[in-house]
Amino acid sequence: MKYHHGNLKEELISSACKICEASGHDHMSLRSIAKEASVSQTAPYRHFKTKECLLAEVSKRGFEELTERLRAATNKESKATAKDRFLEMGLAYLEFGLEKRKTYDLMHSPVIDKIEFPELLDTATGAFEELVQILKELFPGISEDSLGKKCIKFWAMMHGLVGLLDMKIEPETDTNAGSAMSVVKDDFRSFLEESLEI
Amino acid sequence: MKYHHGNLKEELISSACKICEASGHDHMSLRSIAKEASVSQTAPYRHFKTKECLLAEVSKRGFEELTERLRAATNKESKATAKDRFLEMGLAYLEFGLEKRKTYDLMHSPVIDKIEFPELLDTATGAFEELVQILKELFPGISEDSLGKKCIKFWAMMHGLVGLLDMKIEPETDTNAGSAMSVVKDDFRSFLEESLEI
DNA sequence: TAGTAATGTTAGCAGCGTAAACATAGTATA
DNA sequence: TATACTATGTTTACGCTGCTAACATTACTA
Repeated sequence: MKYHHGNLKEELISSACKICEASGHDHMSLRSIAKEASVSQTAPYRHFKTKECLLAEVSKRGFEELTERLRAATNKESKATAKDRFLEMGLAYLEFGLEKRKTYDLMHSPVIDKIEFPELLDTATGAFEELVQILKELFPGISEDSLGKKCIKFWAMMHGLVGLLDMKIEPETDTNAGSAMSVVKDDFRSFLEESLEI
Repeated sequence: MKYHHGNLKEELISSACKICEASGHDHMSLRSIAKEASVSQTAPYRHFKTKECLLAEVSKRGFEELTERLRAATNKESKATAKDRFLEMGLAYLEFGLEKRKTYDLMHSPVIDKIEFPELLDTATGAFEELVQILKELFPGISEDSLGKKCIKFWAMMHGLVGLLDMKIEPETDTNAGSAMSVVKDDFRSFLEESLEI
């Protein structure tokens, strides 16, 4: 057992990622992360000024993975149409949100003030940029203003959907909105497609 | 100073609401709430089984206020058109989310598992029902299925917008998406209107 | 009026984030 | 190569947290 670990910072981050996705960010303690990495409770302080800094790193990894997934979905090499690739992107976003739900929560949690972590903000913006690009393709010649609005509209919708679909609110009304939710879940592609046109 | 308070439960909830909106739900301790109500640290346990139960109550109050605001905005007594009342509702939602931001966060935070608090889920669903009703008016004769999808779409968009507008992510891209965000903020009404048609 | 339930307080537990002091190992310089 | 310095680990300790148990006081009810 070496005194100096060698790559503790990275290991702490990946331990944190693991614990976050397993238990959620509010059940994750610095101590448990240190334990997971087989290191003393205060060792993380040699690499992260505060717990929030470590969480910010976990969040950043999340945005990086999200960006990658979105990029892969809209890959230009693919011979699919721009519209199809847009739909794939929506699907990829939704899948990420539902699959890595706890990490997704951390990424959007107010416990990490993005203003204090400009690098994190950049990474998050990078994911958004994927949407901008595909919509630009989808609506060639669109004005910057309209493009911006469209981007925000779809981003908001996808973000909102992740929250709703995971039953943070699962409305069951007399109008069957609840079961409509399942329809969306099962057939998100056609749902998104409609949104493009309606 | 009476030993028995008389209305401690209510006072604890309103103290909690106050502290929540002032500091955010992850900076709010049972002890500080008890102090605010001038009562011993463990007194809350006579009225709430756990801290989460108290937070659920705060969340519920939030959904009640939201529902009220939405109902007021879409008030049928008003002589405005259904479309105008729909737009007013969107505005009211956004205003609530930005005005009571910290409470809004609690309401959507995963720290409160809505499955464990069916009453809270009902209250949340009540707010959603306001949207269902106005969209029903706006699209008379619409199929239940389409109605459900429309509801989810707009609810998701509004929920997503609150998150985005409050700079949890404030994208600044080369396409001016960032400044488009301000446009939306300043002119949400026309933004929503466009969403109805496009 | 006596007994019991409801509602308050006090004391104390383990877990938390964090700071300070100390120990060890790797690195640069003489 | 010897010595200083820096980086990175550990130990200890502090105040705060949610929560439980034991006890005190008041209100209700038979």
